[in-house]
Parts: sequence; C-alpha cells; structure tokens
Amino acid sequence: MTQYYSEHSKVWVSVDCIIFGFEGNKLKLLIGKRQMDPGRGEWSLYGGFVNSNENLEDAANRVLYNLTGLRKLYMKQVGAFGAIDRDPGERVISIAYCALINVKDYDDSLREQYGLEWFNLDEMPKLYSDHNEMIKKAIFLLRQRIKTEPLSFNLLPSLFTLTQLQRVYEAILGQEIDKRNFRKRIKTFDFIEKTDLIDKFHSKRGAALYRFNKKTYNEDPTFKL
Amino acid sequence: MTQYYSEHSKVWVSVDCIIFGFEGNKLKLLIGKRQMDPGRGEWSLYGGFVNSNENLEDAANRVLYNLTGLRKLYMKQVGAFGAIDRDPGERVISIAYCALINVKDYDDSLREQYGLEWFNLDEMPKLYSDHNEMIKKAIFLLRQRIKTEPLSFNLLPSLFTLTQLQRVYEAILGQEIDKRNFRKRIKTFDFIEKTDLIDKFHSKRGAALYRFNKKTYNEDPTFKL
DNA sequence: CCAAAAGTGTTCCGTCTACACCCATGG
DNA sequence: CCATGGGTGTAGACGGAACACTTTTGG
Repeated sequence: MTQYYSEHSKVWVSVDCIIFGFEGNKLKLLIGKRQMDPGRGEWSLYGGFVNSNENLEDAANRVLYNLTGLRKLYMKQVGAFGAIDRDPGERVISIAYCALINVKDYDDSLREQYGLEWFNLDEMPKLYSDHNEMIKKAIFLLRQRIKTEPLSFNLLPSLFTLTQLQRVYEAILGQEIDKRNFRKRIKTFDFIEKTDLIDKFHSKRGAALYRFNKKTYNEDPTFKL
Repeated sequence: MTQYYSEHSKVWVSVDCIIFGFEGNKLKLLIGKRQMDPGRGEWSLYGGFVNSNENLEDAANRVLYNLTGLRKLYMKQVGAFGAIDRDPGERVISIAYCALINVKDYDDSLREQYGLEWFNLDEMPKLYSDHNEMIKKAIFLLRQRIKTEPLSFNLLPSLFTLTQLQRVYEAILGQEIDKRNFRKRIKTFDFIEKTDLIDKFHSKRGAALYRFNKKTYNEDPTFKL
C-alpha cells in the first residue's frame, strides 16, 4: 500500500541492454565506450532513459532497435539495479534487459557508427558502474533458461547445423557436450527439423541444415536440454 | 550509454513486498486493503516509495521491518514492473521483492494494526494494479529456487520436524512427495541436523526435531531437492 | 592422400520412483 | 483399544554418461 506520491521524490529510470551474440564458437557481448559524462570513455552497456510515455519493455526495445535496426528480438528482464551511488552523477535506477541476436543479422556499419565492439564473455573488461554485475546476473539467468526454453535459435541463423547448435550450448554452459548424446537428444524434439539443404561452407563433407519450427514448438512447448 | 539526465523525466519508484508464510500445511501471502487512493479498499500487496537516500533493497527491508518487526529476512528481487498505466494515479514503477517469513515469529498485533490478512495462495482475490502478476512471477521464481537453495527453513521455526519440512515443499511445488523418498534425500544433507528434542505437540508419538545448520551448509553449499 | 568435420549405437551405472507395514502414544 | 502421525528398506525402471570408428571431400 503505497503512500501519497507528493511526500516522496522522483528518480530517473533507465534501461540497460545486455546484448548477446554468438560467433567463432564464442558467446559475445556488445559494449561500447561511453561518449558522455559521467564515465566518459569507460566501457559500458548501451542504455537509455525510460520516457514517461513508454513501458519498460518499450524503452528497452527502442534502445535495441536504434542500436541494431532489429525488431522482435528475444528479450527478457534481468532485474532492477538501484544502489544509491550506482550512477556517479544523479540517482538513476536502471532496469537491465538481456537480448539474444544473430550476429549475421546485425548491420556492422551500425556497430561502427555507435562505436560498439563485440567482446568475448571471458575477456570482458571492467565496465562502467554496476554493468558487470548486470552481466553476471544475465548469464546466470541465461544458463538457467537455456535448459528449459529453446533460446539458442535466437543466436543462430534460421538455418543451422547441429554442430553450430551444440557450440551455442557449450558456449553458454561453459562446458563441452558429447556429440552423440547431444544429437540423440535433439532428435527427440519434433520442432528441430532437418531440411534438405546442406551447408558446404563450414566443412568439406557438408552438414545437414536444420531449422527451428516455432509453430510445432508451440503445440507442445516442452523442452529439456 | 545513457543520455543526459535533463532531457528526460523522472518517475516515482516504489517497492512492493510479496510476503510468503506457511501455516496449516498451506502457503500463504500477507495482503491488506489499501487505505489510500488510488485503489482505496482494494486488496493489495504492501509497499512503499523508494527514498532518494536508500537502495532498493533498503527500501524493501524498511517496508518489511515496519510491517513485521523482523530484520534479516530472506528477501529476493522478483523484478521491475513498469507499465505506463499500472498505477491509476501517476507513473510509478515498482520493484517487487519476495520475502519468506516464519508465521510464528510474526507479531499478530502488528498484522491487525495494519489490517493485513493471510490468504491461501490458491484463494487469492483479484489484487490492485498488477500485483497478481507480481505474485505469479514470485511463485515461479520460488519454485525454481526451492530446488537448488535451502529456502524452506525460512518458512519454519528454527526447530522443525521432517513432516513439516515435507509439507513446505509440497505446498510450494503444489504436488505430493513420497515420505520415504523425501526422508532418504534429507538424510544425505549434513546441514539438516537431527536434535535430541522431540516435538510432542503435533503428534501423539512425538517426532524428532531437526535444525538447519547454516555454517555447515556454507562449507559445502550444494543442494538439490 | 590426408586433414577436418559429419555422422552414428550400445553398454553401464547411478538416480529416481513406486510401494506397505510396524511403532508409539494420547485420549 | 483405536486413531493418528512417525518412522523405515528394497526392487525395478529410467535416464544420463561414457565411449570409437567410418564417411566424405576439398585442397
């Protein structure tokens, strides 16, 4: 039961986006150097203030769209971060959101325009404010969810090989997976469909391309890695 | 990379507390009727605004302390709720926190003073604003965490019987558990210690009382229900 | 012809599940 | 003496983990 508004002070609220990508068998994050004070020049997540006429998710989607040109990305709230002095300038509470994107869908000129870089997760520098904490929590949640939700497909092209899929799981979980056991498991899911197409780019022999059938998945949305 | 503060508008930020208790083999929530506008008279979680000089957790702890007189409760953030019109009066973003308390530790006169009631989880009325959503997410998270963290002890007295413990799990997971299998599992945890004490209150024969040894748990903090 | 990745089954072991009866006591 | 909850063990099913070789082809 909230008390009356007027007795209390308002604060700024922002969103910060933790953008995961997958390339070269590594999980990567998109970060950039802050181009404004406070914290100018420090590595940082990309964010923005929440406007008075937008929902939190809308604000996060706006920031993501500006940055990537992509809509309908997978996006999930990570949590609210509100230590008093987390922003050295003013009191700002930030809601962190995590997004998964397919690096290939992402226009690299936009990346350069915003001065962003892909960093391997295990080579992350010290970031501005509490952004490292946000990432830590995002990874924790991602590792949980990847086991019960078909998320990996968001990090891959719509057609992918089973080896690529396996590498995504390995990168997120941080451990190697047995190839035969993995494929055996995948075969039990109807919504991961083999196509007639062959990828001849990543191997000499060629590998079958698969696709994630969202409709089939929604008919029976059970998934257990 | 956040933009300059001044271009953007501030909003009110509140915390709302989802307080779980356990009694009569049921999981319960503490809610009350709003005593102020907007929403006067509607059932509601208890909350409060975040002051400019406190962290989010501090605000939640303050609200919890005022309400229960208890400190050092188990408390975890559930998430930020920020739909534009979630508060009918003004734009208020709320961070939901979930707490677990032992009903017996709770001074019932405080409950009456604040006009609060314990409601069974499965008999929850329609609550003010998005509070039902908050509860839904809190339960989802609780069900996840209860499997990997020793949380149930927060809902029980420091001395408890194995049957009580089992009932907590059953109430949270919403399914019956086999007594023998449950006890077999519990015996594998060193940090759940049998005492010499006997509870003669809940049964004629008497049941051994156990205690959760936090120190032992911290030495080897692995737990899997 | 060789390096590099794709593809494919079986066995073993440990864990989870199902299941029923005796015990102690207060009323 | 009986109703109530406390306490205990085993066998079978199932799922997860370990493990190695053949195929294809581009260079």
